[in-house]
Amino acid sequence: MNVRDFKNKVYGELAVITKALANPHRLEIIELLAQGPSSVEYIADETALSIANASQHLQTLKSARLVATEKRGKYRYYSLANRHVFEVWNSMRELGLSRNAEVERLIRDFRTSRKAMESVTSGELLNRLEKGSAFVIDVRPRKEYEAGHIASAVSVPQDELIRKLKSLPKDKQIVAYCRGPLCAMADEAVEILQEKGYRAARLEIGYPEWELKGLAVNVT
Amino acid sequence: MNVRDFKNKVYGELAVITKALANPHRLEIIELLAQGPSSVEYIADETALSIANASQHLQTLKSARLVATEKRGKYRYYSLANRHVFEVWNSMRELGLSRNAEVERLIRDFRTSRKAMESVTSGELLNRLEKGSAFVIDVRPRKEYEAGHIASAVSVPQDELIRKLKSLPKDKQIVAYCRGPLCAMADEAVEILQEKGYRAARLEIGYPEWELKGLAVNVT
DNA sequence: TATATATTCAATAATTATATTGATTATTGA
DNA sequence: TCAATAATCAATATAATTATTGAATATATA
Repeated sequence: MNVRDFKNKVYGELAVITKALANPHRLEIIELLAQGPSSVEYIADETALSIANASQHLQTLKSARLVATEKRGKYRYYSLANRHVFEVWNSMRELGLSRNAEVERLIRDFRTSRKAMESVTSGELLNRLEKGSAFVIDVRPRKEYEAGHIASAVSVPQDELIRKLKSLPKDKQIVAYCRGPLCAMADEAVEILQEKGYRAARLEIGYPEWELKGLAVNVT
Repeated sequence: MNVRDFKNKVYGELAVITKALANPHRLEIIELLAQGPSSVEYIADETALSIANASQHLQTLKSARLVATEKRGKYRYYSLANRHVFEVWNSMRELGLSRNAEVERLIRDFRTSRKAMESVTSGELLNRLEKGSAFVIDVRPRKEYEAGHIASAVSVPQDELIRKLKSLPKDKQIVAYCRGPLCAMADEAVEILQEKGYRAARLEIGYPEWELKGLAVNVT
């Protein structure tokens, strides 16, 4: 084999991966799967895709070996093939934020319209947890919390927040986190909490980024 | 704006980037540009594309803001927009090697057919340079060496290797490097050197990875 | 100013990707 | 066994991507 054929084959194989990533729905699916294994139905619901279309996208990801599947009963659970997949998504998102003012603007507008300004870094959160001055809540859907969450975090899904307000301490800062830097669930929770007189802030990152840093988690 | 519209816009913007990456030629161009700024003609030559086609791919990359251009005289020089672009390529390549046995096999076959087995890590090279037991050669085309190279490396482009043999020490290990882990130029140089009785090995990584690690370089 | 060179542009045909629809398969539980 | 559910498959129309060709636009140099 000559050098050109070799290069064509190598870059061709790598492009199989980038082609699998080259779709907004599939990016959203990857971020969702970073929260933990999910059924097709759950993925379709969360991403607002039809079942058939979600299935088709999942198979595109599968044939590029970016996701793995496991069948349990009637359900087929999809998950990220390995840590590298999330790392690519992570650096991709960083690149997007660095090069695309539009994305930054979208996020800023969406967030500031919700008044939730303060965001806490993972280092700051660890300090405050040590001092006992912070209380961490996970505002993702319960299924995602159950698949894995920050150690010491309590599950308070968005739609249960109002009902669970009384269980939250007023003498500590409530730190809410969700799926990642692009996810708005934590911002929405912080907005509600602040309105109700709680001290609240969002965690800058989400569960998968926390886990990637090797920080303390509970998984099932 | 509701949450779904927000998500559609954010993932849509990020997919602009992944779509720009979703082509084997554009991946090859990115790896080439990681060596330093290049003219369209140089890129077309190195990637075996027609000028018009290379130009078209470069504009795809440009409209996704992955590359920047600068015009000097008759030539337009393209370069990577920032460090994040190379980082994405880097983690993409890692993912490819982890998930795609085909890529690994291709590289292994291509290399072992050239008998060049030993590869040296950057840490090992630094040690040997300190002890004075290694001599580093950069086997990329001279233009790429001139744009930036490992500190203390000497330029010995592939096609000049035979002619320059006499200038290489026999009492040190010759460590050859090129564009990166996928690049075969260093393997070919090592093969020739070993045949001629030199102790030689390739550096595991290439110039851009060395530079990303923050190790010593000379740039113009 | 004329000419050669570097690059881009515009048009096109061939290929590939996507969402939708309805049918099919596999599994559970009544 | 039969109905309900979860997921995939197959077919299709629409849209997007790609390589090629030849023309057009700059820029440098004679």
